[in-house]
Amino acid sequence: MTLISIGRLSDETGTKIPTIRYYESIGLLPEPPRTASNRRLYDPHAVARLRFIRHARDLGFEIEAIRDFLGLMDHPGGPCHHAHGLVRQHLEAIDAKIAQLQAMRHAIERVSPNCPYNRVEQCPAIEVLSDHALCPDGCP
Amino acid sequence: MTLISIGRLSDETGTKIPTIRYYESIGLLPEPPRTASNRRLYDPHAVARLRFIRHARDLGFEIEAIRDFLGLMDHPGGPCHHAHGLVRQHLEAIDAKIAQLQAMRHAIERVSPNCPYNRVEQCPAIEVLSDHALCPDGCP
DNA sequence: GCTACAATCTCCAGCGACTAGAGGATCAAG
DNA sequence: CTTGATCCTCTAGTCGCTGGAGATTGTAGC
Repeated sequence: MTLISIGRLSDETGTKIPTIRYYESIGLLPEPPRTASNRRLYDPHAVARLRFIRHARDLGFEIEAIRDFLGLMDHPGGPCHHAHGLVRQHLEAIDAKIAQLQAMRHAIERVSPNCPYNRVEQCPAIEVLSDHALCPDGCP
Repeated sequence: MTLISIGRLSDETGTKIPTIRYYESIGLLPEPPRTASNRRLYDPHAVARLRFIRHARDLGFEIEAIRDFLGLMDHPGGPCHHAHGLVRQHLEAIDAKIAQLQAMRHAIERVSPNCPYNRVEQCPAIEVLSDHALCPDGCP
């Protein structure tokens, strides 16, 4: 069982050191054992857990959702309906975000990249932002 | 020239009142005139400016970018190269976000919506989050 | 006029998810 | 034995809002 320092954990998971300590402070990562000189020591299980957290964060899950996942994983005999619900909800949220971004893209795309004018008053880049009719979805 | 209250401005633009005051505090909206009893009064120009701000925020522009846009619009005779640069940069950022979300979606999609198991230990929803090989792009 | 109640004012504190810095202790290498 | 990297705790800052406390004002009904 190889124990590693916080710096090593940081390198291996691509997580900044303060972020690791932050996850510990909010209870996502358990308090690790320490050396005689008070330095944190992490085992492979902690590495996996942090990697899971980072992966889920990269996928856009919120901390509280991840806390739920970790809670489920800490009770491996239990039912997993809740996990499915979380994932499904998140998929829907992702689809909504993608749709919104694509609408955005189309709205912004209308801006001619080669503006024939050179003055702000006639600039389509400013216009597309000002023109209410070009809103992707119904804005107030 | 119809002057409206902050509540009215809030309703017309779909912006919460504290948000309007926040925009004023950071200098995005100018300090409006007040009634004798110190209440803010907004003219149609302020409504348009706030709508512009909200629209740009909905499109994902950061406050500082919006400040730039507004600065450009306040000098309507000047050149607009900068506005184009901002919009182009933003388009690139949107494309990157869309790509990332789609990668996410594919990763999460692998989770079977009808899990044949009913226990967390065999649940593919948990697995897809744990399995490092399913990462959308090279994670550490 | 009086009483409710809604709207507004200022100021301050908090959210999420980190990130950065100060100031001090400890480790590993030369 | 010194140097520099790494670690510790603690505090405060980031962004873009959001909400509450407590005081004042505007409006409507009686």
